[in-house]
Amino acid sequence: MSRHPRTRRTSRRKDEAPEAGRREQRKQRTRRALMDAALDLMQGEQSFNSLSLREVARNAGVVPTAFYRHFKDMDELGMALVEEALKALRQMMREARDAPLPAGHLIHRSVQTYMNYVRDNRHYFQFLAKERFGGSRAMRLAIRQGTLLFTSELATDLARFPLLNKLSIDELQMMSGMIVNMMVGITEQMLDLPSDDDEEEKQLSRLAEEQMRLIFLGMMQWKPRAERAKEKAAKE
Amino acid sequence: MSRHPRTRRTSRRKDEAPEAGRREQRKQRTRRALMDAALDLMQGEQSFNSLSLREVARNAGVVPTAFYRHFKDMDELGMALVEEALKALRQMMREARDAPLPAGHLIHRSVQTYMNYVRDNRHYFQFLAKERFGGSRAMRLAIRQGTLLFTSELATDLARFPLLNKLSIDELQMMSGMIVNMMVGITEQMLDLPSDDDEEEKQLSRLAEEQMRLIFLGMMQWKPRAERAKEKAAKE
DNA sequence: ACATCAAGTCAACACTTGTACACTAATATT
DNA sequence: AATATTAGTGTACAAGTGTTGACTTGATGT
Repeated sequence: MSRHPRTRRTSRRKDEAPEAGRREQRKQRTRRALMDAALDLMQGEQSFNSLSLREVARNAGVVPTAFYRHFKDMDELGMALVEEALKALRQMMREARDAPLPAGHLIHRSVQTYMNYVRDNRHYFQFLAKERFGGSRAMRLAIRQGTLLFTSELATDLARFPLLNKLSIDELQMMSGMIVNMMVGITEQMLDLPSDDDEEEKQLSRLAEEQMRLIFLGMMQWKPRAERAKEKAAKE
Repeated sequence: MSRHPRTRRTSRRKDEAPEAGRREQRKQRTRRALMDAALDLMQGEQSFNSLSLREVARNAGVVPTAFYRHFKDMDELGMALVEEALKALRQMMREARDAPLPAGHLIHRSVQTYMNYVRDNRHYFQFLAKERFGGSRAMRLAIRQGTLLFTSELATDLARFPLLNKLSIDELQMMSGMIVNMMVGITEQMLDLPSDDDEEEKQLSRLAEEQMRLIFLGMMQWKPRAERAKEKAAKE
């Protein structure tokens, strides 16, 4: 094995990932093109499994058979999209968590940043909304798992609130489940709005805030089953 | 115009609708077959707009061109299915309303009857869940409008509760919106269960009841914006 | 410099698709 | 009894589908 002193393009000292190599670069580019094409086509009336391989390839400016160099299936493309969309979501959450929490108007701010994020990533959310129930079983499961993880993280965040520290883990989990569910509903309504209707959108965020507030009110009044049973017994 | 004394099959005195005429009868039967075929095919992985006209016809035991005697389009079939599914939903609500409300365990009972209904009409709910976001714009709008109507009716029902009679119409509307949204979430989870998993299902209904209870708690603590503003002012 | 590799092209295949048109036969109408 | 209507059949066609295999051609490894 003769090591050539000349630095080779592809030689990566340890884990120097970003250096891509022209070939790999190109490959990633058309891979992106394929995924974007699929997302684009889904902005209209189509659902993922009504897309055809050829249609996607055509829309990506590539011949149908080239598709196979990247995915063995449309299903595989689908799963890749799910993962990417979920990854984006996770990242949003991470950023939101790292940002210094402003004290006042907490609900307002949270809702606002979330909705901004949705607006900026319309493709992904449109895709997720459609495939949450339309897609293959594998897709649905992946999406459900993703939102479940999201929910758990939200629960641990909520646990830090002094007002809620009396609640058990299960209860917190249940409640963040409600919040997530409610936000999913809001998101879906938002996606059906024309993408520039500011007035409607504001109204929607007001709705989200009120519903969030109502959930919090409920949480603070919450009494676990055991306690309620005791009260009932005392009454008699 | 010679009136034959012989009672003709098709003569209907005034509005005797149920007497159908053999031809019309047969027609309605294959119409049903087509709609059922579509619903059946959607029990699996397929979404509505991934169904082909031929596939539906084949599954209904009829030649493709016969389809056109009933619907001009797959879209038309789709809309017929939406309307039917929504009609079924409305009927459930009507029955629930007419039944004498049992005093105790109200939440428990309501959730139970709803979930039974979902189990018995799995086809429809599966269809609605998938098309709520996957379908054409027309479908989505129809479904949304249906659930909106549902929500309004629920709101007027809630208005009759003595505990909630302080709330304005808007507030009631908002809250029944939450309830409906939450139940949609529960329904979707239920549909992803294997259709005979009693244990999981019980757990799900428990979840639904708790979430419902939490919403009610929130509702009872609710103070409209105006009032909150006043309190805040008083504080200073 | 040269041999290897692999992303993308091209042509061809066996099928499925939506729809048009002419038809059959049972039912309704007169 | 004669006629008109119409749900469903059969055939046909152009267009689109997924997948195959052999190919070009530029980047890569030596």
